[in-house]
Order: sequence, then structure tokens, then C-alpha cells
Amino acid sequence: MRIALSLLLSFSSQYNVLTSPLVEDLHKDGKRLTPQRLKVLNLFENIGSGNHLSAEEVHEKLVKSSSKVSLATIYRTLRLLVKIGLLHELELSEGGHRYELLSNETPDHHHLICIRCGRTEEFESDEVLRAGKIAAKINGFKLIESSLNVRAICPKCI
Amino acid sequence: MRIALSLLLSFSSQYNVLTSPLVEDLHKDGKRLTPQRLKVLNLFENIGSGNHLSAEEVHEKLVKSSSKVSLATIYRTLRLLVKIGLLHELELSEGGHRYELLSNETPDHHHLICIRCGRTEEFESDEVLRAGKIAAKINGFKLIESSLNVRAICPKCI
DNA sequence: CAACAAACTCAAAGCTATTCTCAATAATAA
DNA sequence: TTATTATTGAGAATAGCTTTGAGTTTGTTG
Ligand SMILES: [Mn+2]
Ligand SMILES: [Mn+2]
Ligand SMILES: [Zn+2]
Ligand SMILES: [Zn+2]
Repeated sequence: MRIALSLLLSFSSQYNVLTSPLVEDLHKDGKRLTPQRLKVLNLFENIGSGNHLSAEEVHEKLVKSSSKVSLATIYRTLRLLVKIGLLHELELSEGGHRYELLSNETPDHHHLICIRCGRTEEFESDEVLRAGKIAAKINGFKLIESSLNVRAICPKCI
Repeated sequence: MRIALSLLLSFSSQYNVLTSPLVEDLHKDGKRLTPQRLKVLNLFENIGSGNHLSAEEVHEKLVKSSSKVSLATIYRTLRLLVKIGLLHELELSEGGHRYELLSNETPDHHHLICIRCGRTEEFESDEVLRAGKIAAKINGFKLIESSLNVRAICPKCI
């Protein structure tokens, strides 16, 4: 395990994963840092923000990189990473959830989705956020999240 | 059939359904005006805009008003009415599609949804529409529809 | 009104994202 | 190192929405 871990770590980021906030979050809940969890998280970190993967896609990508993790575990891990706050769960279209890395560099943003090929572009808009806030306030709702999905057709698909 | 039709018509609107655009649309496609189709459409007209029904809910409501239409027919009819342009298909949350009457009085609008009880409020926002347009333009996409879904918790559910 | 395709009903089947089961494994604390 | 117990893998099972099929009914046209 020591060896496997350091291989995984090599892809990963700034600090030593073993003492990272991630591990602390996990341990204080009686949860464990497993190679599978690291693989999923590393995939999102390496692929970069702007990607919105389904559980199935995460699975495929890990298989291709000969880092197979079972689909059941991927579902379990995605749920966990969302709860911890490292991933964000999206409903960009039909056919299940998609996940993206939640980072400081990519704050609240919205999505422009090609309904033909699925290509997805991100954009930010304070106006949209404000509109959501106002609507919630007017109706006495406690806002959780507002997301604008723009369905469109990309240049290649026109 | 003549009698059944006029009963249904009594709920309905301005002009004679038999010569309405609806019927023309149907007939020019070899499609037929059936009591079932009228019942579904009338339900949406009577219930008023601002309602967002699932197929199952349409079914329930028709059963309660002793106007039973089979669920299979409801699914086929909803699809038809969307294609004709009388209904709008929404994905407000998980768990299947919802439908709302598409009318001139309720133009493009957005939804504030209570994640606990499902209560849904509508609101309009030019800023949101503009943001969607701009995002599409910048990326060279042809815009189809932009919808802002605000997930929140309503006063009763807090 | 008769002819005929469209549409209806009821029931069964399909779909597919997600969860469950449980024996085997392995991360952690002591 | 050992004991404890969280986690995994593989696939079967689930769940919910939606579609399809067979046989019957009915709207529409001439
Ligand atoms: Mn994104
Ligand atoms: Mn609406
Ligand atoms: Zn495209
Ligand atoms: Zn509520």
C-alpha cells in the first residue's frame, strides 16, 4: 500500500495527501483513505476543471488508464466526494448526474450545453446569481443553489 | 362522440375546437382529435399556468375527475402536445419530465423549486435571458432555450 | 354509412442509473 | 503486529419512468 499510494500521490497536488484536509475529513468520520478514492479524485484533478463526468465515464477513464475501480465503488466514492465538498453534482441533461471538481478558481458558474453532441462550455454571470437570490428572497425561500442551463447547438453540430 | 365532444368543449376556450388551429395541425398530419387528447389539454387549460405536472399526475387528476385516460395514452399525448407546441417539457428536478401549458401570457420564465416538498414558483428575468443569449453568442452556439432552476427551501419546509 | 387507418386500453416489457449483497480484502488504531 | 471494521468487487436486484404489443374501438373521409 505504501508504494501504491506514493504512485498515486505523484499525480497529486501541493501537499502530502496523508496529512491533507481530505484525510482529516475522512478519518474524523471513521472513514479511510483508499487507493480507489484517490484514483477518482486524481482523475478529476488531472483532467482539469471544465469537465463534467458521469459515473460511467469516470469508470471508463479509469479502466483505460489501467486503474480500474469497480462501478459500485465509483458511485460510492462520488457520493462521498460530494458530501466532503470536493465534487459538485450537476444535472446538465437527462441520463443521470455528472460531477465536476469544485475549486476556488471556478466559482459558481453556469453551463452552455450542445444538445446534439453534449459539448459543454462554462460561463459566469453575476446577473444570474442575483436573479436567483432575488427570486428566493421575494418568495421567502432559503436559497441553496441556482444554475442556469443553456441548451443550444454548437458550431460543429449546426 | 358529438355529445362527449361538446361537453369537453364547454370547458374550453374562445373558439370552436373543431375548427381550431389544433385540429388543423392534427389533421394535416393525418392525426385525429380524440376525447383523450382534449381531456389532457383541457386539464392543463383549466388548472391554469404555473402548474407543472408529471405524466403520473395528469393521470391521477383525470382519474379523480372521472375522465380516466390510460397512462400509456397520456404519455403519447404529452409527447404530441409538446411537438405541436402547446405544452412545454421541463426537467425541474429528478424523477422524470414535467409539463406546463405554453401560453402567450407566460413567456419564458424560470423556476424556484423547494427541494423538500416540490413547491414551485415561477419568475421572470430579462437579465437571465440576456446572460444565456450572450453565452451562446460568445461561443458560437445557436441558442434553443435557457432555464434557470433555483433550488431552495420554502418557508413551510424550513 | 362504410372502410380503414389511427388511436385507445390493459398489461407486459424495457430501460438504465443507481443501489444492494456479501465474501474477501485491507486501512487504521492500539 | 494484530484486531477491528470500513471498504471493495462483481454482479444481481431495484426502482421509476417510459414504451410497446395485441386486440379492440373510433375518428375521419368520401
Ligand atoms: Mn462546470
Ligand atoms: Mn413554469
Ligand atoms: Zn455539438
Ligand atoms: Zn417546501
